[in-house]
Amino acid sequence: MADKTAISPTRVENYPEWYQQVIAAADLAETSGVRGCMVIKPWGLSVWENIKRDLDRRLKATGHKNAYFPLFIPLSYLAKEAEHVEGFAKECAVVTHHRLEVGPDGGLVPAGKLDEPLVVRPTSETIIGESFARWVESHRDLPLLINQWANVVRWEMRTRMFLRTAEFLWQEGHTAHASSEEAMAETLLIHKLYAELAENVLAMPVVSGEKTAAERFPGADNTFTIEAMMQDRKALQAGTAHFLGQNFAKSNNIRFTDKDDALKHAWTTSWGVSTRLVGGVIMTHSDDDGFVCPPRLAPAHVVLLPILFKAENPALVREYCEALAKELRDLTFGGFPVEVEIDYRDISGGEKLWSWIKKGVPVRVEVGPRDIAKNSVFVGRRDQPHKEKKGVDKSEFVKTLPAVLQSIQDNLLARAKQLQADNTRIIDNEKDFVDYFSVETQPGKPTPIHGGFALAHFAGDSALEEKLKKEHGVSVRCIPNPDQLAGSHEPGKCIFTGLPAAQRVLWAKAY
RNA sequence: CGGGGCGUAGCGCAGUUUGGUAGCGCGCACGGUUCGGGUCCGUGAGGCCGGCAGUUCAAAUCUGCCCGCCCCGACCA
Repeated sequence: MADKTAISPTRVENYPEWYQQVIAAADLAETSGVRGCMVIKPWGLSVWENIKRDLDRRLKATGHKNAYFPLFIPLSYLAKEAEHVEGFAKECAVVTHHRLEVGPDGGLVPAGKLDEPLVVRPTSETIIGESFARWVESHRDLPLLINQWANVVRWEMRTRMFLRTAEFLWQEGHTAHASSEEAMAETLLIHKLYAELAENVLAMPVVSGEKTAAERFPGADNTFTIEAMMQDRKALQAGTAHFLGQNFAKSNNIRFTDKDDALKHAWTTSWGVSTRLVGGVIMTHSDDDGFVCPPRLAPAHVVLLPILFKAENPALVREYCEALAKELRDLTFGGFPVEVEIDYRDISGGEKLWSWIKKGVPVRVEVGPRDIAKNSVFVGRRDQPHKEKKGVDKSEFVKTLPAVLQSIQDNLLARAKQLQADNTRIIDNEKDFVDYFSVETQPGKPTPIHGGFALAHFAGDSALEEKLKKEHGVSVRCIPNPDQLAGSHEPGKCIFTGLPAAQRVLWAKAY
């Protein structure tokens, strides 16, 4: 009983199934009756809202403005950018009718066929481009820095909760600039901002770099990505920023009169992160007792668990909890107020305690008559074993809470960084490469385990990348930035072709 | 779109081969018991068995058609 875990199977036993169970046990989300779509429950949505809150503040601080564009995109808009359409055509949901009528067999059938079908946005470059074309006339209108928080639909063949759903929530930034340099600077600014968000807020270490041509966004000249490692050693693409060159400006006719009176096409960018990040957070930090939520994203930082049963005076325990909650709510953490829950539910103490462990609340505080007598509280941290709890003087607890939350945040990041470091290898020949990525089972490690990150020289083309992906399920996640993964930047020879390569690239199996 | 699986109580499933009054576990409600730890006992509520049609005295069970979801692949934030 002592080492029974709250989640079954464990990561070691069956990682994918463990992931599903954590989501259910923490009450984050559930599958819906709608193909590929999930219901995000309050606890799960709150994690997304906290990501959103933080990112929105960062975007506004860097001069971006929020706007909202239509869910429906006329088919003709989408068709304007050839590569773009080709990339998304297969996963578009299309609205062809605008009315339902009772059919001959009594069921409802679509009627009122639309002259032009509407595509449910898989991304909004084209419809935002249409607005941009009208908004931009002069170099004085630039840069145009717009962001939208929205839902999008991609009719994926295979879906997974949070990581890939047919409908998902995201933010998509779209900007237009007067020069290539400015647009590239914007792309890199956002790329850096995403990396900071991942590390400082999600406590999820990432490798920043550029995508190869094969992995680029359809229609982009360059794509920059942040890649995180999950506990089964697979990579998760956690955010991308695209330098679109003049491709979309040309197809959407976004032109401006420059200082020299010449009519020029603008340079545009687009970038986004989605509810996939919530899946990344779950897979990065959670353990065999359930979700572990980084304090910066926690729907509640602290849960107070009143011990009411034995109390001679339950009202006293309540008053003590309410007063403590009030003190805590006056504190701030990560720039936002501390969130406190008090659980008065009339259920057994053990069940109550475990429900919050599974939900991943960073700090649990038990308050019973004994603690009140000593003017103290009994505190457990989610980043420590659940039995490792200790009594703390109440005022000391209040005073140090923000520091405790930060220390949990730091621990989670350090732990995840360690996992990434332990599972990143330099590889110098094809045989080692293939061996490294063969799926295996190792005692004490998640099942299945997918190798990890590999750094190897590469000078092949997109066709070779495609072949490696087919044969081994491995792809180039990115060409790491100069400041990433020290030791991967010296030139060498491609392990597949023998051709000279400027630096090593990052390989992994990906979600 | 190709291959496989599954639709029976809120959830997870048995029952279908051999047609004959719809079951189990968990959860839920109520009562008691327990409780600084996911307690135990009792009572109870809840289902025209995915849909339509057929065979039959009789269909969850047999036949046909349809619908939906899940898993594996190609595709992907």
